[in-house]
Amino acid sequence: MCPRTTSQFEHIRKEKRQLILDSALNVFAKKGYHGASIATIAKEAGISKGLIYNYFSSKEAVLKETLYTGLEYMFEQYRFDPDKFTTEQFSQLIDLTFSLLEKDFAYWKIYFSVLMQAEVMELIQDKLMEIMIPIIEGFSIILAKMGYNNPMQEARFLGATIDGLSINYITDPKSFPKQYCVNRLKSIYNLPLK
Amino acid sequence: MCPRTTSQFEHIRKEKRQLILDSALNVFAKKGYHGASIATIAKEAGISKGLIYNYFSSKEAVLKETLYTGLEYMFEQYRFDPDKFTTEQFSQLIDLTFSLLEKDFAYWKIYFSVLMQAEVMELIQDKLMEIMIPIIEGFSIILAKMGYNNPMQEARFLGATIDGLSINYITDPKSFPKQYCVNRLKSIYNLPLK
Amino acid sequence: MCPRTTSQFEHIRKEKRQLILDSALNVFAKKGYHGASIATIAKEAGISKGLIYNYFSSKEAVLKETLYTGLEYMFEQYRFDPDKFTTEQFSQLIDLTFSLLEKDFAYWKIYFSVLMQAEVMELIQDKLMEIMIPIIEGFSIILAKMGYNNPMQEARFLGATIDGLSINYITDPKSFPKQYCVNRLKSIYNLPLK
Amino acid sequence: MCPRTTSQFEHIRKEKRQLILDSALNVFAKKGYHGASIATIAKEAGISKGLIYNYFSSKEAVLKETLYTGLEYMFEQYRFDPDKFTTEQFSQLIDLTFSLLEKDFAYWKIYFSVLMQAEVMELIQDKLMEIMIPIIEGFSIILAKMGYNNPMQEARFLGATIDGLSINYITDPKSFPKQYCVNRLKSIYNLPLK
DNA sequence: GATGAATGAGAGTTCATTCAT
DNA sequence: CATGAATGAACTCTCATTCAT
Repeated sequence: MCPRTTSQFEHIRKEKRQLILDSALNVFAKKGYHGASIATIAKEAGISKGLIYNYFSSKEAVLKETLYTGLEYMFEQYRFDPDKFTTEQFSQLIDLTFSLLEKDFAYWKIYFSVLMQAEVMELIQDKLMEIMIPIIEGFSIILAKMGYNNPMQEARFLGATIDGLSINYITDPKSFPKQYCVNRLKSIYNLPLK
Repeated sequence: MCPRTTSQFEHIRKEKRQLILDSALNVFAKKGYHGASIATIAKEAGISKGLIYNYFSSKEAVLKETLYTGLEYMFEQYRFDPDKFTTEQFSQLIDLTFSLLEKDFAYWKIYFSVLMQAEVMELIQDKLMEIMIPIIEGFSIILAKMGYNNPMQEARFLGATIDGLSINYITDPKSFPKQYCVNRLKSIYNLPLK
Repeated sequence: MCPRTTSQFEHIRKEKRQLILDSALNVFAKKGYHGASIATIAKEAGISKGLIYNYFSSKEAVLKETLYTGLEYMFEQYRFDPDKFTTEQFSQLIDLTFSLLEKDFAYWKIYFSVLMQAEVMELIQDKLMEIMIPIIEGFSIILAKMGYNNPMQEARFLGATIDGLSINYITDPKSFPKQYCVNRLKSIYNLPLK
Repeated sequence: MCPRTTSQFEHIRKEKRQLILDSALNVFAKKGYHGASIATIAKEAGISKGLIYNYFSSKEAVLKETLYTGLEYMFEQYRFDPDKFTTEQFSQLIDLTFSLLEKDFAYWKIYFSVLMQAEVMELIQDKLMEIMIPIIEGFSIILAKMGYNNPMQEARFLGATIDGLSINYITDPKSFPKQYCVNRLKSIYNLPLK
């Protein structure tokens, strides 16, 4: 019963590919990149080690793809039009950030873990820039409208602050005062609370 | 011939021990804990793998010692008396943070890298808490005096923000607008600029 | 092509596992536990070092399994009912001992080698006791019936004597007067010669 | 104060050499040959690792010498004249064996441990034969006088039995019924009990 | 497409041995 | 004679990757 019709192939490939990425994300988040073994990822996915190499060229490629997928998803979520700006929208973007953190906890855990390792960082540097720059620029447009004299620098300050809050939340989700910090951040920018 | 005197041996041990710690710091910063191998650290130090085990009991011990040394140094620097508080002092603490980041760049790189890896984090959790808690509490006393209603939560917000700025600076020291961010942070707390 | 069937894999695993145990036994017998390296065992088996860890969790596990297999086999052979005792049976047990020594020479070599190394001994202590105690006790029942006043002590004397003869045979199988010693031992207990 | 007069050298060398051998014996007995490290032996002797190589060419040489020394001592003790034979003497030889076991417990522990390892055995094979053969032959002369038809084979039986009792005593000195076994052995040869 | 047995490079670690002092 | 820092080979073990089926 091994052979299949060609028509089924593509569907199977796509599903299995995603299954591997999902499993990889879970294992990476739990054990970190070096701690996660291909064997463990395969077991998590319920498939054989060999099959992973049918879909990805290496463990590194699995990580890269995992991170890419997440980045693209984030990019989708953050799509906003800075020209039709309202402070309401700004406020929602901050809320969005923290709801994404909560929703895709595993992803952000491995994302931040990997962020700090120079050699792994290089793997995704380009993609990351491609995605972050428009977001930062979008914020800078908004901040310009809000009257900041150095909107690009202010955007980086804002980004860095969000990073800091995110990392602290990810590292210690139970005791980190998320709601307080969200409101505090909004108050700094005179944004309406939800 | 006669054997070396005890003091000669002590001198050698002290110097070599520091050489190993310095080399380890560099390699850890470049590759992360798991990515750094004892072989690489040895090569960086220009010694044999085996010699490292003459000075440290394991790779883990090398990391611990590396981080401990830095944490203790930081602790020394941050020693402040929250009861004799002035906004001037608060301002200086923020400056101190960024000047330490600049001065011990490699150290902070591995520090933040390690901070994100749960399983590595466990190794230094206790020491870290021992050092961080008094600092956070010190800040919370200051923030209470400044009139914040939730000083402990505000202290965590402040800490997280400093983390975020630090990580962004460490990741991209060339283009990160450090001075702008320092001033911005001070302005949030109505501190005097330098 | 299609993957191997489960039964094919099972067959491979069973055969290779035995191959490793056999090779390990030979190398252990020649070099002792500490002197035998996984590399040597792998070379003896004509496989890679790594593969051994596909079948056994550690070198210790290989030794344990090697010895366990032998002990269980011995236990099977020595199964006797001391209540239905005849001197004929006693005589046969002595013969059995020496025919086992001859048949599984390599096994007994490592067995006695390991017996003497306290720290290795601990690995199999429990299993060994589980098997030896009933045998010693069986003998003591027989010896009681034969009229010995201290049957348990006599059983230990008998056991020790058998050990001594066995070790001398194993150490120097060519010139040790096995047949003479078997008969001599039987004569001590007034057993019928074969 | 480093240089010494030449006259002192020889005395120091002899004493230190013996100190190393004694320490080595203790460590070997406790940990076995492979488990004992030069570092541990040096520490036990209160000297430096390097110094051991001033007296012995290798770890193997230390073991060899340790065993040699013991064998020679044993040889001294067992010196007897088979031509002036009495059963009283025979009986005393058996007693001697067990009192030596007790007196030099550490030595016999490493001796028997090493006895079973083919490759280590080769180191002392020659010396051992040189010493054992006269003893075995001495016994065979005695046994011939006692009327045994195959005195040489009987001597080997006796030797093997003594080995077995010895090993059992060494392995488990607390619960082994030494006295019973000594008497039992004597009874087999119709020797006077002490 | 799918399996897992098999490989081999490299990891951390130990330790007999050397050698400058 | 004596030291212990230093080496390097060998150890056990792991794991990304390959490949016959």
